[in-house]
Amino acid sequence: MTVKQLRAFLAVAQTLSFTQACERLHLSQPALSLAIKGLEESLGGKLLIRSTRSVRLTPEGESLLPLAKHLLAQWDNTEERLRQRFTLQLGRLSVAAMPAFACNLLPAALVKFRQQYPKINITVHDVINEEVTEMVRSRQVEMGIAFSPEGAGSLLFTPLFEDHFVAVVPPTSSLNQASQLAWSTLLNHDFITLQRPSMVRRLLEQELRKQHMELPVAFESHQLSTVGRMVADGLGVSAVPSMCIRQMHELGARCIPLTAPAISCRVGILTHQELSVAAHALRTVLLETVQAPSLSGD
Amino acid sequence: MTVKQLRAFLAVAQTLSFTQACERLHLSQPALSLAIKGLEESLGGKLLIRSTRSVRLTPEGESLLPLAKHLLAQWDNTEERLRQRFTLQLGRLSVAAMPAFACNLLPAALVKFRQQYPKINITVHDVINEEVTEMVRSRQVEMGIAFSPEGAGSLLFTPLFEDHFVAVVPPTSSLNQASQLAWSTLLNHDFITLQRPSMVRRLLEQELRKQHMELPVAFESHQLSTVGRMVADGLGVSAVPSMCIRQMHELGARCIPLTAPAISCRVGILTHQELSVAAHALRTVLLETVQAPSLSGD
DNA sequence: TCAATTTATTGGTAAAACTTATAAAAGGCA
DNA sequence: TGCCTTTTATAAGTTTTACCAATAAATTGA
Repeated sequence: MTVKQLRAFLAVAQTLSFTQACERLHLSQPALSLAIKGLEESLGGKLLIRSTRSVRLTPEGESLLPLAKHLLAQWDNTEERLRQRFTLQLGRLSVAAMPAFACNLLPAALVKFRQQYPKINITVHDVINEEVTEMVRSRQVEMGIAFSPEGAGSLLFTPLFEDHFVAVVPPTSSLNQASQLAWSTLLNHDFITLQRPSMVRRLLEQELRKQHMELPVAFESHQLSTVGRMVADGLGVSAVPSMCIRQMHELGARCIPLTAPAISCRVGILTHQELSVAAHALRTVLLETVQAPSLSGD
Repeated sequence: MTVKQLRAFLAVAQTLSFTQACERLHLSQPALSLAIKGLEESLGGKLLIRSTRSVRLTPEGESLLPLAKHLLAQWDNTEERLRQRFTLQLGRLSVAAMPAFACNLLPAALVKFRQQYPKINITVHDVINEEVTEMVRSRQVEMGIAFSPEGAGSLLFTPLFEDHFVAVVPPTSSLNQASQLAWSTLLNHDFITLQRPSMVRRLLEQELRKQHMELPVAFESHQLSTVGRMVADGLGVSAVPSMCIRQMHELGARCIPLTAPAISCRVGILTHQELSVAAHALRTVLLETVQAPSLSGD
């Protein structure tokens, strides 16, 4: 039994005429006769009683009719859904992103993606850096955005941009006047930082230890926005990746480039090797969005 | 997308190896490669990532896998069920029969049928003659057993046998001694008959009226068995089709051939022109069973 | 770098599916 | 009843497809 044969049967059963069914199937009449004959032979009995004047269904044909309808509907549906996935007319995509990226650069990229592919459903998991890697690895999400991992294993890391830390200072602070700051200056003030196991925190401590410096931690929080607000309110200073600058400004804090040393880290896309068409498209959009000059870390 | 292609995909997806899938499909490796390629082209994207060392599914392939499984399972199931219907390994059949036949000759035929085709489910509708015709006409049942209808319309009537009426008399009656009876003799006694609209009743009245005779009705009942028992208990006499002889005997009444006139009627099978394989088989069994000498009306 | 394994490609052949042309059958109508 | 029309079946020929054998290409592991 083939799909063609079943379609032929359905057309004849519904029109009760070979000639009409021919038109519907875009098939010559002999070809249709052969198709029905073949189907009947493959099933082992007559499905249609045909004379030169009338076509009717046998009881067996009658019982096949609803089954055939159902089967072909499902068949077409499956085919169509796959096609839509490939043409990005339909789909679902799960992404994990570290908070700094998720709430600063990701929204703009998603807007652009949504404009191009409005029918693709996206779930964003806003989780800490380590968990991003883990969610990609375990295939809970198809794509992650995180800092460059040391051992990526079988995962693929596509760099998006090189980010560097900037100082976050209260608008009332005297530091506010400088066009750039040295770490040694910044660390003279009470420091507000993210709690462990934040990657931003670990990166900072790791890099500063190399320079024999240490964070004078006064306050800790899990949320970047809390850190920003605390700085804005004069509780102390902080340092964040440059992609958070806009968020810090909005919270009322000021950001100033940090030097000596310039601590930077690569942010990029984590995926498995095989990518769905939708994920591939999002990756393209992310690359375009992030590499546009207006958004690259400044 | 064809069934072959989908089967090819399923085999490769499950074995994750073209070579192994080839064996399962009894197909050469190039043919399988072509099949997968064709499927991918028809759907518009890659389903499998294949290198010389490994085969894995793309996310789209992953999403097709369960759909393909389901679709092919349903496909095979439909195909198999139809085949079983044609080979009488499975099926359902509804039959209507008039009571006189249903409770006398039909059971033996069904026993024989069941022995040959134990998996065919049969529903018997034990209804009055008129309703048999109606149930066949409206396709509530596929086959009916009834008296020969006057205007069969588009229905097909296959004669089974010619039945004739026999007298039913109490075992205590003097009539009991005769080897045969004339209607005129029988009608001298209180008559017990089926209620209208029984066909047996109507046939009797119709035929007797032609001979200017009339039924001296003393008792009426809807059930043949009640009529038999009433006769057996000496309430009166009756006349029934010969196929009921055994039943009458079992109820304690005696049956004696009736002559002058010999009233007879044809009993046969009513169907539409198209017959299911199962109905055809039952018809064959009925013809064999009824025409066997031991059961033909005697 | 080589050997081994696995998929892709190529070329040729056999099968199948399709179309045109023709035949056969059955209802409608005179 | 017999012809005409309509409709399905069959036949013949052609194109297309599907398949296999042989070979190439690629990748991994030693």
